[in-house]
Amino acid sequence: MDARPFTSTIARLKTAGLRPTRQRIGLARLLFDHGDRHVTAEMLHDEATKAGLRVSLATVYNTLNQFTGAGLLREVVVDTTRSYFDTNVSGHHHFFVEQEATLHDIPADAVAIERLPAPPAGLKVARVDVVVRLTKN
Amino acid sequence: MDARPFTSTIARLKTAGLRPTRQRIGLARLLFDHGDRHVTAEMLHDEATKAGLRVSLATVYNTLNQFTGAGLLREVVVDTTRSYFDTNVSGHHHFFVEQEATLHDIPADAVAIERLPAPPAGLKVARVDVVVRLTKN
DNA sequence: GTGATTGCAAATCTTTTGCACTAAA
DNA sequence: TTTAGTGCAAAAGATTTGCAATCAC
Repeated sequence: MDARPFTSTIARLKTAGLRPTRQRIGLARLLFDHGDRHVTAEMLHDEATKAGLRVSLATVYNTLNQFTGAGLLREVVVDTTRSYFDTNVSGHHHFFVEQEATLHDIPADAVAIERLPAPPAGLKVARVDVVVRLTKN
Repeated sequence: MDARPFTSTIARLKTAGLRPTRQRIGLARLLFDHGDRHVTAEMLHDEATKAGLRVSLATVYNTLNQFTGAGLLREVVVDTTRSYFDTNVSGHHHFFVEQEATLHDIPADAVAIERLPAPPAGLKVARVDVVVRLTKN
């Protein structure tokens, strides 16, 4: 684990057109060096603080939005009260555990969507999101 | 259209355990007497005001939540910035047009979801939501 | 009457923004 | 240097809540 060398994070940011600042590098490492993750701004900010990275919550918000704009993250809409960001940007779906407010990936090939109706004229499908809401029983 | 008689709205509220006040009756008629609808609190409040129903925005929020709790409405999560409520409470899916922030129903039988993975132990599927995000092209 | 409901204003929560300061190139 | 990025505090939106007044039963 933590196989991605420091310089690779910098390269990734540069490629995305983002200046590799201390804060962005630190956040990128937290996000991308530990497998697929789902974070909220608050969660990432707490984690950064605990890891000794000094970064303001505003910068965390800005950074998450910039990373999303650059295609490094994907926003997952499952909860009206909070935004989740997913480090897995390839097509896939989610389990959402309501009581815990936690997200878990469902691989794209684990779900097949058949007979999706064609979109109305003038509109094209940008993305199909499947959210399987789970509750404890 | 507008086939549902006034008393039926009252009966529906009573059945749901909600006292049929002027505000709830008025909002229920706006919601349920005109086919399947998708509304936000702000939209419903504007509509009520235009229809001459005097009701505060806070009461619209409270009423939407109460109706949802009573199973008269379903909340649709498609947008982090706003809550949408759907008068169609049977299983079905949605098109979401990003530029317009509008929702359109997809009948349940128009989509088939195959090979959905089993939920982790101790959890059960409460609901499967499919959101087809559309963009103008 | 009595308890539920409403309206208002204030509070809360998440997210964004303006601007002076700091850091990357 | 020059320009982009950061932090802070304030602002902005959506939604909820406390409480006195009002309404349904």
